[in-house]
Amino acid sequence: MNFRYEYERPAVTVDCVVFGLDDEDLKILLIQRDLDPFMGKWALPGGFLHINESPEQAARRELAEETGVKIAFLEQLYTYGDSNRDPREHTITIAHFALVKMSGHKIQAASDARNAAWFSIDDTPKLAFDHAIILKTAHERLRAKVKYQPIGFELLPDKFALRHLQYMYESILDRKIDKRNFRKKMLGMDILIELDEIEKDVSHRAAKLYRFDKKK
Amino acid sequence: MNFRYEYERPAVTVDCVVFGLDDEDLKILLIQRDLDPFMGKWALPGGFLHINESPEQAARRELAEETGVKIAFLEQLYTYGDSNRDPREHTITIAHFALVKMSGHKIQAASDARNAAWFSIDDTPKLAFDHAIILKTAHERLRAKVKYQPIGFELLPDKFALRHLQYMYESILDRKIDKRNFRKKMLGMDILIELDEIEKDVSHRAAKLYRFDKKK
DNA sequence: ACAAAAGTGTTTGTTGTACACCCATGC
DNA sequence: GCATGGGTGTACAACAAACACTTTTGT
Repeated sequence: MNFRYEYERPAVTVDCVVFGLDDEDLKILLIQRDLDPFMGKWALPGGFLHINESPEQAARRELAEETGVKIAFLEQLYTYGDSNRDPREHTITIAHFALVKMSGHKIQAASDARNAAWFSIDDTPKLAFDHAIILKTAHERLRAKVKYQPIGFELLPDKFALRHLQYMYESILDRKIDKRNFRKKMLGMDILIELDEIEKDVSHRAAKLYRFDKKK
Repeated sequence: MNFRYEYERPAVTVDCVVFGLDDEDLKILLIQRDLDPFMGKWALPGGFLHINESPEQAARRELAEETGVKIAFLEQLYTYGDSNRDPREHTITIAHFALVKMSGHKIQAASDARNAAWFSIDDTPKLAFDHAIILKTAHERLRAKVKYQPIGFELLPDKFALRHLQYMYESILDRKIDKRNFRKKMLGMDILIELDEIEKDVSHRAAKLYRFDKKK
């Protein structure tokens, strides 16, 4: 390490893989680029890291600017830095992983994104840069993480029935789960608070509603 | 994202947390800085990312330059980028996690390190920058990873007795492990190949030697 | 009365943990 | 012959997985 460092530097960006749950469908938030390179192509929301800004700050700022979503959970995913991943010049990107509550939220394209939209996780358009690889890594991380950490709640509304919780797990893990075993396990974890409320406007027996206990 | 990006950029470095096993002691490789800032202080080996070099390439290059060790395992750990982590200017570092086989290897200080040495994991000097935090994260990662991936073998010599394997796990997890359960589990995993060889120069009954089956 | 989902236990297999003694070897 | 570690099996607890019927409610 030299005390002075005047050599050429790579550019530094942040990108975000944003997951949301639409009913029973796992979705991913993409923006359509309004600038070169890859103008018109769909890509992960993100942008350049400003000087004196932490990677997480940059990720939150870019999400606010480009999509306007409210982040429920955000963590760093992985840093990609191959010299040929950006056609302009050497650019490293610090990829992040975010969860949002989709229910009721409107998204809005802004900044240098032409458009922002939710896509089904297994029906995404071809993505700019190496974003398809980043998306794949994020999806694997979500599947792995949901098994040992209760982060899935960040995708659901504050009040939910056990059925919604199960659908969430099923769409993330992409397999059927046994109802009785699932309920037994969830209720035994002591992280759900039963509310004095039941579902409304359903054409069958209404289920009890629960909320997540944040003190765990 | 702008097509042209002429704003000020943060500096980008890589750092490595290098673990080795010395007999039954988990050790960490540090270098003593020969340049400001933190001249004379101990730090993780690392340095600036060169243009058109991937983070992993940079990590390998820096380790070769500063310490001369042969890497058995290397992966990215986490990227640290708070604006105040380097007193000179905003510097982000892509931290890596490495395992080496210590047996027989000589380390040599070179490049801009005054000195390189192994330290017991829980007896390290005060470190430069935010390297103490990085070290802690790496230690946690090692403990977590060793439970579900057979990476610990990268710390051992090619041929080893089951006792060495157990000592390795005990020093990483920092707790005693039951011998019978340990052997049962390890031998049942089908990743060990029993050799036609036994320990030499031990003052007790010699144990069978094994090697790790790389095809798993 | 029918459709739709809520809610509820038992059995079985697998995995992890606790625990103690005899054996082989070098000194 | 004694010290040192090598090598071995069983019993119990915890957890995961398979599996079907009755109840409630809305239409």
